Parts: sequence; structure tokens; C-alpha cells
Amino acid sequence: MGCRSRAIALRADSPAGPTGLEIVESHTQPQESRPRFARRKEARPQELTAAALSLFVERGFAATRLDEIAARAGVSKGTLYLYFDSKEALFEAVIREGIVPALEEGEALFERHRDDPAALLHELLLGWWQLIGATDLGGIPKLMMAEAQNFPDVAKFYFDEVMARGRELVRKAVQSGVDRGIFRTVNTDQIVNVLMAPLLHLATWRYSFACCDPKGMQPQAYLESYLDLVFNGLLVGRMEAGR
Amino acid sequence: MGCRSRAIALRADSPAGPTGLEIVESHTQPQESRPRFARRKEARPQELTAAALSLFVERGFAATRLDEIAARAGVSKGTLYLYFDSKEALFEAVIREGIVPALEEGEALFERHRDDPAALLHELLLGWWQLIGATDLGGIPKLMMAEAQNFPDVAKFYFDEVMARGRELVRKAVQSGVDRGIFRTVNTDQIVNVLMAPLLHLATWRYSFACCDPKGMQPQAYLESYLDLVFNGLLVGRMEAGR
DNA sequence: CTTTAATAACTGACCAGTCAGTCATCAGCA
DNA sequence: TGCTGATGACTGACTGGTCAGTTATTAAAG
Repeated sequence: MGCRSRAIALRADSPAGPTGLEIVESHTQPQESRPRFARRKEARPQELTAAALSLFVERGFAATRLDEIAARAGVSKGTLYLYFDSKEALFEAVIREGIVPALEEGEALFERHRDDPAALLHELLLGWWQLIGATDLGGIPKLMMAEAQNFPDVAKFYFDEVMARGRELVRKAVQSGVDRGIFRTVNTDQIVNVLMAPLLHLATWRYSFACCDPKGMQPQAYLESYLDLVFNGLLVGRMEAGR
Repeated sequence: MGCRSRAIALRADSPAGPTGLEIVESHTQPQESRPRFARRKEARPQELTAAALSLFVERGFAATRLDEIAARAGVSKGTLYLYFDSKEALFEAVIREGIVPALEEGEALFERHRDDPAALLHELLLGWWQLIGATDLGGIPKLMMAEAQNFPDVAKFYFDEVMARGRELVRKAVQSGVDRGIFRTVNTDQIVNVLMAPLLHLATWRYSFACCDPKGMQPQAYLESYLDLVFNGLLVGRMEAGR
């Protein structure tokens, strides 16, 4: 203790002068068009969660630095703590805010095609890709899969409020097709998971091996093959795939 | 669910178990009354990579502590550094050693069914599940997907030496089916990715949402639905005998 | 007795979270 | 219209804890 305080005292008591120990404000170049302190209370949370999502998806939760998230949002780390209590709270916000609105759009889509199961299923699957898979939200499934065991509470929320709801939407579409004799009799509970897998896989691909595989996975051709296989596998009698 | 007897049924003649569909859980139990300095130079690397694999898959690379890996292998952290230069080197070893042997088994399997494309494809897909998906190796795809961007070199290796080779195996099976008029004409390059997706998804599931979803995904029923859909989607003619 | 596998205490870098200070903004007043 | 004091959004240096990697020591094996 004594030694330590003495060292500090020596520094603190050193006479003012060119010792090089003072912290000098060499920040005399504010030649920016934008002010260094821009107050935008409303926009910050969105910008921060968007930045956090992209980095979490790219690197994983643990490997992502809060400084990087803040920098990507054009803000300092301290600001981040004005809006979120902790890194974990930020993660929760990313998941909670991210995907529920898109799911609600899917539920609206459901109402619009109640009477044509094949078209409905087609719309749901392709709609998922267009509204979620192909957008920034497409990284959420990868992120959530990777982190589910580290965040059981968030995983529970995501599973109940997102996956189970989406699953049920697709399940009802398949079931109504079976009921009307348009689709073959299948185990709807399981087939739903099988149907979603290739979509989730394609979305995950964009954030994993896409760079190793510039030509192998082409979303357009992949989706065509996928829908072709699915509808040939589901429809009763020989028909054109997908409607 | 109606008990439709599909042309394609699950093979029951696997050497591993009655159906080969059980999820295999292997645990290394520590032997008690072990001397504190047990010298087992030969066995250590395997034990360490096995422990590392299970923890990397469960928590991700960055969130896994080397102390935990060592503890699970019944060893101290220092010992780990006798066999691996760094945490990253350990990760590489996990991936490199883990899955190539299983792939070679798949390639042997290919030779055994050259003349029957439907049976061959069936063997390849179910064989993947039995040899990889249902074993401890099943976590590797999840791990590799999650960490691909953080380890581009390992990702390149994995992609070239594992995924591309496996993909080509399945592609040739599909192609030969198409050539012989057994399968419909499809885009084989893309369909291969579609075919593997549900298997990868099921394997990943075990290490992510399985605890949230005790009843939703049942490997047995899931695989039946999957194979049913795939072969109905691929085979020429409606209810003809597949295999 | 020598060799070396294995250990456990140690170190230094890194990073989540904090806090004293800075400055943009605007209401109130001249 | 222009000045000024109050407010609070924002900053970034700092701290304490954690963990990858090192090393001095111990003991098993030949």
C-alpha cells in the first residue's frame, strides 16, 4: 500500500512542466461536417441493435466486442449502456425486436390464401425467404441456433414466440391440403420441420460458407429445386411443381 | 397419421443398432482412484479433442474455456499445451481429425451400391445420419457453420475436404438415377444441397433447441417423413417401388 | 539416475462495465 | 434576434475480473 501510494504521489506531485505525463488534448481537428456529439435519442436503439445483429451473426456473441458494435453504430461504448443494461440485454433485444414483426406479416399472408392450400404453402415458404431469409433478419436463425444453449431464456422465448408460431402456420397449410385431398397423407408435425430446413440452411449459408463456395449455392436455382422437390413430393397425382 | 406403407422404408439392417436411428450419446467417465500423475501419452490427444468437440459444440469456440476442456478430459490445462500449440490449433485438430474418417466410410458405402441409385441414395442419406448425425460428430456441422467466418482457413479445409466430397457423392447418386430414368430430371448441383439440409438441421437441433422442444422433433418420425418426401419428390412414377 | 508427462501457480493482455467530464440543444429572457 | 443557463445525450479513460498461454516443480517410467 505504502509503495503504491508513494508512486502515485510522486506522479501527482510532480511539478507542472514538460514532463510528458499530462494527458494532452491533441484533438484540435474538428474539421468534420457533422458535430462530434449528435443527439438522436430516438434512432439510437435501432441503430445499435442493427449493428449488434450483424456482428453477432458474423462472429458469435462471445467473440463480438461491444466497442465494435458501438463503432459500427457510430457511437461510443458508453452510449450503448444508456440504452441497454448489459451485453446480454442487448442480445435479448436483438432477438426480441428483430423477427416478431416479420412473423406477423406471415400470419397476415396466411389469411389471404386460405382457400388454396398449395398456393398458400408456396407463398409461406417463398414469403419466408423474401421477408426473412434474404434480408438482414436471415442471420437470426443461425445466431439463435448457435447461442441457444448459452441463453436458455431467450431460446425459450424464440422457440415459443417465433418458431412454434411459424411452424403452426405451415402445418395448418399442409394439413388443409391433406384434408382436401390435394396433398398426400403425411405426418404434418414432422414434415413441417423438414420443409423449413432447406430454407434455414440457405439463410445460414450466407453467413458461413458463402465465401468458400462462390458458385455452389445459388439462391435462385436452389429455391427452384427445393420447391420443385417439395411439391412433387407432396402433391397427389402428377402436377407441375409449385402451383 | 395413416400408416401408409411407402415404397421407401427405413433400412432395418444397419450394423449399429436395431434401426440405427437412436441418438448415440457417448460419455467419457473419469476413473476414480487414478494416480494424480497418470502418463498416457498415446491416449491424451484423442481425449482432449473429444472433450473440446463437445464443449465447442455446446457453447461455441470463444465461450469455451481451456480449463473446462482440460477438466473434462481429466487433465490440467498445462497438459493441453503439451499436445496442442494453441486454442486455435486445438480447434483445427477437432475439425480435421473428427470427420474425415467417417466420410471415407461413406465413400466405401458408395462402391457397394453402384448399380442401384435409389438404394444408394437411401444408404447415403441414412448412412450419414447413422455414422455422423446421430453420433458425437453430429455437432461438427453446427460448430463449423457458427465459426466459419472466424476461421476462414479451417472453413476452406472443411468445405473442400468434407462438404464438397460428401456433396459429390450424393450428386453422383442422384445423377445416375436421373441417367437411368429412375429419378426425374432435376438440377443435381442444387438438389444435393436441398437433400442434405434436413439432415444437417436435425443434427444441429440436438445441440440447440432440443431442450426447448422435447416433443416436436423426433428423429425417427422426422427421418421417415424426410425420406418419404424426398423419394416421392424424386422418383419417376407415383407409387412405384423405389429402392 | 535420467528423462519427460503432468501439474499448478503465475503473468499479462483483453474486455465488460463505470463514471467524471464534454458539448449539443433549447427554453427563457433581453 | 441574440444571449445564457439548464438539461441530458454522449464520450473515453479507467478498473477489476477473466482467461489464454508460460514456467518452475513434481513424480512416473525406464
